[in-house]
Amino acid sequence: MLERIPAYTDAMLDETGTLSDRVYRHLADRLIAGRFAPGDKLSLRAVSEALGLSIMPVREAVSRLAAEGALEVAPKKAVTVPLMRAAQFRDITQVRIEVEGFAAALACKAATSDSLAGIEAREREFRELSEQAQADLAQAVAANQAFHFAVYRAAGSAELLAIIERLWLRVGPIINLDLRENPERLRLGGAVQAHRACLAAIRENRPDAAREAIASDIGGASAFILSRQRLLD
Amino acid sequence: MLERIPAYTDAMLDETGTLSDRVYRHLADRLIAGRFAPGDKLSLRAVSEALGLSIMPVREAVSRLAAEGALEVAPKKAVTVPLMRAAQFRDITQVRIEVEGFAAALACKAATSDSLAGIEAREREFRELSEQAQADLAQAVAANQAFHFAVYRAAGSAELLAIIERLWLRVGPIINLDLRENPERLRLGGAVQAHRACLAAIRENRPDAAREAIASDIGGASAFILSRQRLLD
DNA sequence: TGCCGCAATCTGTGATCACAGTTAGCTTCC
DNA sequence: GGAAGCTAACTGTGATCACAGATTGCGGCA
Repeated sequence: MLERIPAYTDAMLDETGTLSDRVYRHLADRLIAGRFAPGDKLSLRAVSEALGLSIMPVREAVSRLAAEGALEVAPKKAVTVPLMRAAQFRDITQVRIEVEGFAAALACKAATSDSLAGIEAREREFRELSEQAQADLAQAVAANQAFHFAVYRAAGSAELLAIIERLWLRVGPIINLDLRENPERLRLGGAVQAHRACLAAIRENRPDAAREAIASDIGGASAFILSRQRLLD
Repeated sequence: MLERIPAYTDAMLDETGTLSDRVYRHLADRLIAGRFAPGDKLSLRAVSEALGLSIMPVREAVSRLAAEGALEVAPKKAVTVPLMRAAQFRDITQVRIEVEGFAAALACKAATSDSLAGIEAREREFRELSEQAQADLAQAVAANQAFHFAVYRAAGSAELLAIIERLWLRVGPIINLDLRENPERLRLGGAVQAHRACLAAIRENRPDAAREAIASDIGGASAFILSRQRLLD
């Protein structure tokens, strides 16, 4: 049974590409934004009905997401959002620190004035959101994502960006689950500080500092999530 | 029209998992091993007929490979093995150096006596093959791949391994095309030397040296390929 | 009242058909 | 002899149907 039907009831905004592509982007966006929780079950038929299509495009989209590890599909069983073990989360965190840190370092050299302005704007938005007394968590998650991807896009490497998107597809559900249950963490300001340091490093063209700032951002959030013991093992 | 039908005529060895999974592994293995050249066209129907199945499992497999960038599928046009521009190849090379270098560094700390023995065996096999007067190129490519993945597997990170496999899926066709047309490069021994240095670094637990060795191996091969100007742009 | 087992309903998988857009080869005309 | 245009065969896309295994909840038994 589809446990989160409401997530599907809104229409797909995107209207370009094949139906499969649209369903893929629809589901991928929701995964990255943390609209699904680990363990959630989907059904091809339920999704296709909610979207007003046959199950074919949904099958292809789910198949792609499964290939990327963003969904799990066991033969004859319901498609699920993967649960993650603590060891796996530590593994993915170490990879994120290396890869996203590298992207931040690249961004120092490759950033244009345009992309720098974009990074600055995203930094400000996230900072202002987390300074609010009653912060909108969903908005904060989106703003955090926007800042990180502004940096990674500034690195100018399509390959790197694709790898990072795949990583976020996997951690999206966990990060969001954490933030939803621990809103106070936003107010501690670890992320704000790391973002500020990253921005400064890019401005001043100090690749090692940028790498370090992203590493501390990712490491801090991961340590917090692991300390909460909500993961398996 | 299927241009390389012979590639499909042999049966699929693997008999576990769904048909889609088997077709996926079948095609992925062939891509990594360089059995396809950039620009090759496939047809869902031709592949499915050669494999004795309906087109459904092939569709899903191709769809997954397309999601990983290993195949390109434009609506209503034949599926193709992607052509790569020089800029794109440079980009992917820089990412490979960072990611595969990181894996080699990790392997220093994580290698067990078993995995080290495996790496040594693969190093020897590749060295002996490239010392032969009339080396079998296909075998040399396979041996090179075996050495690299022995190292990466020793790093003990499933996440990293998945990312690297995806990268090889993309560069497989290009690397092999290069080696097929320039057999003399094998005899120059750049790869053999890099492999030896990498093995020594892992033995002596020197992560930076291991990273450096892999970087020089990848960088050397890429520089050679780029100098040959067989890529677009 | 609690547990076991069966049956209805769910799941993804695979095959087949219809369709529209693309490609390529052949014919025809210059 | 060569080029332009048309047609026939090919392409992936999407829908629908059949099937076998998994799940779940209801009913009966202890």
